Amino acid sequence: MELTVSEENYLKAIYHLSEGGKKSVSTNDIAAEMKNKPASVSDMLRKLGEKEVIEYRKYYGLQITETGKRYALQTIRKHRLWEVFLVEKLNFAWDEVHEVAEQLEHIHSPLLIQRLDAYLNYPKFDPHGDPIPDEFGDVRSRPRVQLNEMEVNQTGQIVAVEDSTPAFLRYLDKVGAYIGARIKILDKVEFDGSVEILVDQKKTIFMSKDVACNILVIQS
Amino acid sequence: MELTVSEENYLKAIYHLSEGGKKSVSTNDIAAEMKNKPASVSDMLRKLGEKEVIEYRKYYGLQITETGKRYALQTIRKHRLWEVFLVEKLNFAWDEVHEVAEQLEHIHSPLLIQRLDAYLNYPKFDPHGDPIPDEFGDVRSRPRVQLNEMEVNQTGQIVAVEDSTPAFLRYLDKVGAYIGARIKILDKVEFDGSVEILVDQKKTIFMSKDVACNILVIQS
DNA sequence: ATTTATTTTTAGGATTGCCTAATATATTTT
DNA sequence: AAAATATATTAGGCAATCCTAAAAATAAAT
Repeated sequence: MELTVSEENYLKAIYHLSEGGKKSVSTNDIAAEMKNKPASVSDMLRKLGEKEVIEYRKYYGLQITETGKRYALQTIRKHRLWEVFLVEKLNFAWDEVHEVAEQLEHIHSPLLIQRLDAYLNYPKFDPHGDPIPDEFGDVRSRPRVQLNEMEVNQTGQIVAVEDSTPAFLRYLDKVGAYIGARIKILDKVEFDGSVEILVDQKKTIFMSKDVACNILVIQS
Repeated sequence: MELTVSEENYLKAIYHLSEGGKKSVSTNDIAAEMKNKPASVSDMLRKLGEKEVIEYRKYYGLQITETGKRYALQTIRKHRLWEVFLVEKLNFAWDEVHEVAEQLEHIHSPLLIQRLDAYLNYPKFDPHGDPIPDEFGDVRSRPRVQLNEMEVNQTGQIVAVEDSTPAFLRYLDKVGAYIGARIKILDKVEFDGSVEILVDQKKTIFMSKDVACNILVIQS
């Protein structure tokens, strides 16, 4: 079955919202994500339901099906492979690639993606550190490491914290070490294990080992 | 002004038909080229006329404008650059690239094309030997050479003949050396200047120097 | 529990791009 | 030049995808 560009985009949005940890995905959420109106979303949900890539009961909610996940992951795979191409081969900056990859991800050609994958040497992560699903839709997440285990000059993205007490989160917020931040280890003090890190290529912050070992990072 | 994918395709078809040496381009010609119905073409011609990429007088005919040419050449440029990419970087065979390039040519991103061009080392010809317009739409055609001037292992495409007497054309037809054929020089006899060539990667033919010097080839 | 507010869906409309069938124009034949 | 043929255009319809406005369902508040 062939999905239209629009259907692919909706399905991708639904997949991301589903994985985003939220219990259920609302029509309004999707509308916000897709930057169009809830009425249009209702239309599309009915269609996606008919195509059985989601299970949809109106006024109640929806769930992405296994088939739907496969389609979504296929699109995500293409998006991320193209991002790698743009950054590694065409020297795009990692924040310039999204819009173009949004277009490239809809090119239909299994052979193209297979060859592109090989050409890029089967990358497992895109320039943002997000994992690239394989051709069967399997995602092997990179193991998350504690920030204090990283070495000087290594880079990564903060993905979670091990201590989620309000006090700790407030502290992180204050220093600017939010979930999703891209970081680089600038210096590490052997004596007490404290580290100096660069956040989003702008802000430098210091933190003790006690703090660092509660921050989980995916390296890139 | 942004053209839709469909408009870009029509304009490309119109450009090709215009350049194809025909005095005027008919609605039916376009319909045949685009594989849809004349009625749809009329619709589109009106729209392209309003956008001033063609000059259109109904029941009379049409002419592509300078603006229209620029758009068409831009699309052709993208198509051919992607073909080079597919063949040179992703190891596509030269006859597998068309369908994918048809899709890729509609990606909108000046930066992407600029970078791709640089990455491919500013190629001047696509894998079929067709010239790639530069970013201003200028096409520099490769000089045509007589077949007998080519060396062993060089490849090219037959584009014209210098002797167009019926006898000569009948002969070419018989041996299978038609206009558009892709050829490769397999062997060259120094003594009499006769050559052995491979046509379309299938058929081997021999020809005397007298014949070869009347065949014009664009090298690739 | 009834009212109020929010969320979601339906109804109906616009645009793009295609179609078929009918009509209009141009060309060719006699 | 009139009739026959070929070509081109319009009229009206259909599907996709968006929209606004109105209606329906659900959730929240008193």
